[in-house]
Amino acid sequence: MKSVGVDAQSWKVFFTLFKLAEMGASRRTVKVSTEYLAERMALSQQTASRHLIQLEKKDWIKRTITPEGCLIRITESGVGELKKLYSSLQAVFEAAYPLSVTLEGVLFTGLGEGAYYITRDGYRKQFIEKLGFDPYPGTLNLKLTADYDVKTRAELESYPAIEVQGFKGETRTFGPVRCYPVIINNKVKGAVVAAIRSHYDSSVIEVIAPYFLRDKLKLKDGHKVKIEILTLP
Amino acid sequence: MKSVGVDAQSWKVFFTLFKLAEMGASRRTVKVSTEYLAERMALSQQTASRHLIQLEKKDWIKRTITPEGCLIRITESGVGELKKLYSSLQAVFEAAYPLSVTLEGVLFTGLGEGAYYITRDGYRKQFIEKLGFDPYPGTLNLKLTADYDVKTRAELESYPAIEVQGFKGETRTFGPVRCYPVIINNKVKGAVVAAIRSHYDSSVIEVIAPYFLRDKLKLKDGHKVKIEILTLP
DNA sequence: ATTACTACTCACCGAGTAA
DNA sequence: TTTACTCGGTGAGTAGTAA
Repeated sequence: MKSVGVDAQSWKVFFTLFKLAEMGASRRTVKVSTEYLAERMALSQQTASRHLIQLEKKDWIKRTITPEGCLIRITESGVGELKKLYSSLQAVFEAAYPLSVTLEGVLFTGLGEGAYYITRDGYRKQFIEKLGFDPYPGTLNLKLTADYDVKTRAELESYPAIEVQGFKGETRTFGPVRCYPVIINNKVKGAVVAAIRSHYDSSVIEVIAPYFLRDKLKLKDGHKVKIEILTLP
Repeated sequence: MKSVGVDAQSWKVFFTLFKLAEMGASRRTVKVSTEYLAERMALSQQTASRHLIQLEKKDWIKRTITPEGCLIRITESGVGELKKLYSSLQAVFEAAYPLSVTLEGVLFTGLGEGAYYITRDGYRKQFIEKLGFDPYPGTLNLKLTADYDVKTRAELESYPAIEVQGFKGETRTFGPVRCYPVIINNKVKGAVVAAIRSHYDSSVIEVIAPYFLRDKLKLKDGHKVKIEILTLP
């Protein structure tokens, strides 16, 4: 998920940076006394002063002290920080779909059918091309138990997905598959694969990844697995 | 100046609200454990929990606690708060002009010409109509001393202004005037009036207001006066 | 008038832990 | 597992004041 690069400690001075931007300091040099800034932000003059010092240390503003106040201009990197916040908000308000949704399911052992399907060359080539990885020959089956997770799984159908096309094999045809890039347990990148006509019901999801996830993440049947599904830009 | 309704004290929990929005909580109910939120924000689980409690108290989120975590949905007022921040940033990045600029000048007594001009009916009617107030028959003359202020005054020429049209009097013609709504000393609304061909040089500005400002703000010659010029939407 | 240092206070954060 | 309490330490904000 795209994220603002401000850490927990910087929130306060970041807010000051934002206030300076409101005063136009991102496009021009503005004259602001610490007293005036303090009044604007409902802070003490001393705190305003300290914030300016910290902003300068972070190289988010350029400051020139004059007898009548400070001449302040937000630097490029300062503007960059504000832009990060802006584009995150833009995504929140303007995007057609959420940037990501999270699901949780319980690991179980399937019938091994998943491995058969994803190793078909007609699929595999498309996985490599469209997902950017060669999947380990096997799927991680997750059972969705909570209402919330099943409902979220259902919503997924209406989000855009990476479409893997069906193809004709020697003896039968293989249907199209929808894929969603995911992050498994906040660590490993992979994808949820959902056959348009799944052999499981909608309370099950199948996850693929370039690794044998049971080893990589030390997973066993019955473990809870959290996946973050990244919807597409 | 347009401003975000979040003060410095609420900024921290507000930032948590923003993070929840990034997770999609502004458009749908999301399941988030305090542990997970804490990890996402580089905070402790306890702090995340407290922030959620505070957000709920402010009625910015609706929260349902379940054994597997919290079901969280940002309320309308919560979304409203985020939107305020969003539109402020939009103004910062997308607007052609700064929302406001501030100037500082030293009060001096002029020749009284200002009063003569602004009391001409041809001007006065337009002030009432376009500025929304009937100006006190006199102007406040401010001398701009610092380089910064003179430079800012010059930039003003290129910003959009309220145009007061010239007219023909009985014996002479009166030229067009550009007006900028201002806030004087952070308290009183008024306007800067600038004749297209001013009788003063560009290091002087003339301010009008519905009141006798020298009384209203207890001003005397030599006092510094701060004005915030609001550029137009 | 400014900015910003030194104390001091207090609120916030996080560890431990209960439910 | 969860959430969220108490409590103690720390860092952020303010007052006083120097430069």
